[in-house]
Amino acid sequence: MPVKSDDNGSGGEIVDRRREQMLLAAAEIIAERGFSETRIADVARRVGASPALVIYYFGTKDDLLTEALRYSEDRFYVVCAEMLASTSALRDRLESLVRLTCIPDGEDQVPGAWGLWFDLWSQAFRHPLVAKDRLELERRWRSTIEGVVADGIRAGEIKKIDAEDFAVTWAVLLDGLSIQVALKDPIVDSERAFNIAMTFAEQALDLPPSRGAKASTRRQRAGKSARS
Amino acid sequence: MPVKSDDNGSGGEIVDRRREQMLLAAAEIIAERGFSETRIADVARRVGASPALVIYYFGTKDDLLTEALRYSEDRFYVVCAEMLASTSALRDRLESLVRLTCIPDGEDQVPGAWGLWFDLWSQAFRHPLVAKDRLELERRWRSTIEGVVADGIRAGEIKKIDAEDFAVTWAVLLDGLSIQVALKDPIVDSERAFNIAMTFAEQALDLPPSRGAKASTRRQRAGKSARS
DNA sequence: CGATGCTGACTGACTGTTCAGTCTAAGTAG
DNA sequence: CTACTTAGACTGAACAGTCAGTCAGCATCG
Repeated sequence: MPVKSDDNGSGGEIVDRRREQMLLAAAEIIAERGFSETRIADVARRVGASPALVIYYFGTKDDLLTEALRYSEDRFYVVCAEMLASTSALRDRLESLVRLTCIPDGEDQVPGAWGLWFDLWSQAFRHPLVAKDRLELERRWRSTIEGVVADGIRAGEIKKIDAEDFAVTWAVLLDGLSIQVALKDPIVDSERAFNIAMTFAEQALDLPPSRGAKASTRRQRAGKSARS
Repeated sequence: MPVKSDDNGSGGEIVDRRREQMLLAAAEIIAERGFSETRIADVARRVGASPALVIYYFGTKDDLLTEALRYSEDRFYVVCAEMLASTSALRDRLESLVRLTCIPDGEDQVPGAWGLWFDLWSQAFRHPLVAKDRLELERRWRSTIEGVVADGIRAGEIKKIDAEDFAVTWAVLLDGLSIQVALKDPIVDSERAFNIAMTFAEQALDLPPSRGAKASTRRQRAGKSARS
């Protein structure tokens, strides 16, 4: 057996690399074909190893897939944190978050990551352990939004509002939007999703409209909202 | 072979009943165990028949499951239409729609129907044929919301607004809320989901607050969601 | 040498699907 | 009314493919 997940400094060098390769490959394949259509043989082939090795590392197909889900959650969160670190302007940050969830494939993430969410939800619905992970992810996600808003308030960009309430509602809205975009709904494409999300944020936070927009047109056709 | 789906008056009586039994059973099991964990043997057992008979009727496991998905979509829509027919007051109707999506198991529907949504999305993401069905369902769903709002405008209950835009956004919001409720998120339980949905509707439609609430206590315990 | 990383060949269980044929009810002829 | 036919609903048993997981052993390296 390989070193479980001990990060003993010198030990599992190759092991850790292999593990990550496999997790990434598994995540990709889950996203493409779906959780239950993912075969260990596929994962093995993609990392150029034998199926036996995958079992050697993870012991069980289920462990592999579950960890792969966790892995991509973490990935998502890391990318998210990086994006937020690159600017401190409230509007830019909000736009980053929307882009992260509603625009096709930032290259940083696991490609086709949407399929992953569907499977994550599906698994979480039926398996308490996955549910716990998902909950933790959601918690972090909301905290992130809440933090961004709180920063905005602290910086005086917007007036004080209930950040928790906004975070919860907005997170839910983004989930819904991402579904439509992922499923290539012709009515709600990524551009419209972006506009819906930002329009909601503008109204809920009383955020001045984007620099591009004229000052007086706030409630205009607030939805279809040409933000451009 | 059984009569395909001819409804020739005298012919496939038993056939139709059997088919529906099987579709319902399949839908239930999909909701419980998940799409790909559904075995034809399970479906057969639940209707008290042999696995061979299920194949005899549907030809293929995939056909059965796909049709089962369609079947439950239709069911949902029918229940929805019935609910709306029972009242014409805008607020009541909106509340009905929210209840339909965000409150655990109306007995009319396929029980545990949440799991079904996840699998529907998952399948739609990867199989164009399912995607087409899902799109049609979404279209009807939005039209329904739009119709309700349009009725409200026509009846003078609210002022004129962009009904299509509201329908799209609200539908997305409801999707997001239903996910949280389905996954038993402790933060967004069905009560809070209900409040979020109705609060959004009130603001977007400029709908007077519910009769139950005293005029000044709008922020009461509306699910932590005082919107101001 | 011993530990570690790794594999090919195998197996055992599962499950969708086929098929040959049974049972029942209705029709039809004698 | 009886005997024979037919067709549709249905099934048990077998088949065939797929795959997760096992195992005995090979190679490499310190």
